[in-house]
Amino acid sequence: MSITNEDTEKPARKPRTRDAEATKARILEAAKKEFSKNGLGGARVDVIAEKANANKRMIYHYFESKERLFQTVLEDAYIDIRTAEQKLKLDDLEPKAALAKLVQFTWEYYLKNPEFITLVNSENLHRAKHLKKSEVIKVASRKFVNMVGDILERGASKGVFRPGIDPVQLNITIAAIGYYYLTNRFTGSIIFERDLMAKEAIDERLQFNVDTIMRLVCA
Amino acid sequence: MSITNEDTEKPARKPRTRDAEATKARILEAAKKEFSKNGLGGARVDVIAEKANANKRMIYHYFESKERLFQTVLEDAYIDIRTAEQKLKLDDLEPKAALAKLVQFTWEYYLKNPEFITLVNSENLHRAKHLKKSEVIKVASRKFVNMVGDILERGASKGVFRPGIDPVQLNITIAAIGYYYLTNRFTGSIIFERDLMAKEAIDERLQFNVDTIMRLVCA
DNA sequence: TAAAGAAGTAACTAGTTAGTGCGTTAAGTG
DNA sequence: CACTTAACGCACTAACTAGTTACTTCTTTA
Repeated sequence: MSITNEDTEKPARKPRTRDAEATKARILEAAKKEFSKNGLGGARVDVIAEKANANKRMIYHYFESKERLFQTVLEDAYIDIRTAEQKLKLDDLEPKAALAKLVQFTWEYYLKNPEFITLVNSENLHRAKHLKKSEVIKVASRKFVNMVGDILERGASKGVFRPGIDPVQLNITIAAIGYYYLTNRFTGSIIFERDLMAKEAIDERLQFNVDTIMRLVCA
Repeated sequence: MSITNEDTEKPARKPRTRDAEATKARILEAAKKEFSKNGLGGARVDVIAEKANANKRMIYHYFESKERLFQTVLEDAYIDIRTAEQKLKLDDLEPKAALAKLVQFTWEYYLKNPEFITLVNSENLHRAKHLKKSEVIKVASRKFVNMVGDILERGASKGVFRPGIDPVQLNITIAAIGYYYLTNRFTGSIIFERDLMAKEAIDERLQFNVDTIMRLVCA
């Protein structure tokens, strides 16, 4: 009998090839889920460690504290959506088509990434104290607002959009009509006595939202 | 020397006239603040007791558990806004004026009662498990949706509104454009590099929202 | 005024929770 | 193959937290 365990017995033993990047990534993914499910205050570090199939000690080794881990998760989430928006290449489209595409993208991004919404909610509960520290996000956001501003200007000079629309107000509105529907889907389904997450309901809402934005901007 | 303490010494001693209703009310008020500030998970029962100037035991005496206390706070919040909406007497107004007034009311209610938004967010984080149990809220909400439905019908038959607008979609949109702006005011102020809570910004947003809804419904 | 019930309090418990100290083991380097 | 570095893991702690036990004090009413 050798000292090292035989293959068949003790299935819990894992030789675990060492990979810092992979472990970090697993922790971040698990943290995103746990934070979005329970908020910063409600999330449990032990649960994150378990979900990530990592030791809790590793979390503190790589991320220093629960709050710093949250900050990293949040930054990653913002960078992800801003990157995806840039990839839309809205500048290549006609103004109306560009805006419609943006509304649709925003809606579908929220649908596919429900953690994003909950993370942002949690961050606002804490008065954006973590986001304040992040410079990368400010730069990425500036680009995004300018992009929508350009679309509005192009549309206005072509005569298809009303002139003088504030890109910030428009951006907020585009986000709002999707975000609110989804973040409040649980209370909403009760208040309105309708399953807001049924396939048809979701499709209907997207159509309604595109329509809302078009009526808002068109001349 | 009498056994009971003299007036001037021992200032911490409070005879505290007994008043169950007043104590309950103080606990509810303190709980609303604490829950809205920190969420259900982040709120501390000891803090609520202290803020309410009550003993923690009283919380469990009157409200059974932290969760039941949260449920009561949430119910009260919903009943408050639904009651206020009914008092608007929108049926007495012209359709356009009625809708504009509703948009304005919703905005101002959220502004004056920031706890409402945070409580609803917290409840959605918990998948509306507390709201599900409340029958009063369902009844009050039904009334509200019907009210908006009536306004839309009156407007359509007068020819000022487009026909066929879904009152639920409209309700959600009216709430969304105010709610999102305010719940995300902290991250929003960073992302958009603008103080979203400045007096002018708030006035501007209300105008934008009234405009958005008018363009959406008008024929 | 005595008895009963309700309001109120302090101190405690049992279970969690973020964060650490310290030892172990794998992998890269000379 | 030694040796060093970094990944990894166990077991602990100090502080906290929802909920409770057992008690005192006030108020009402028969």
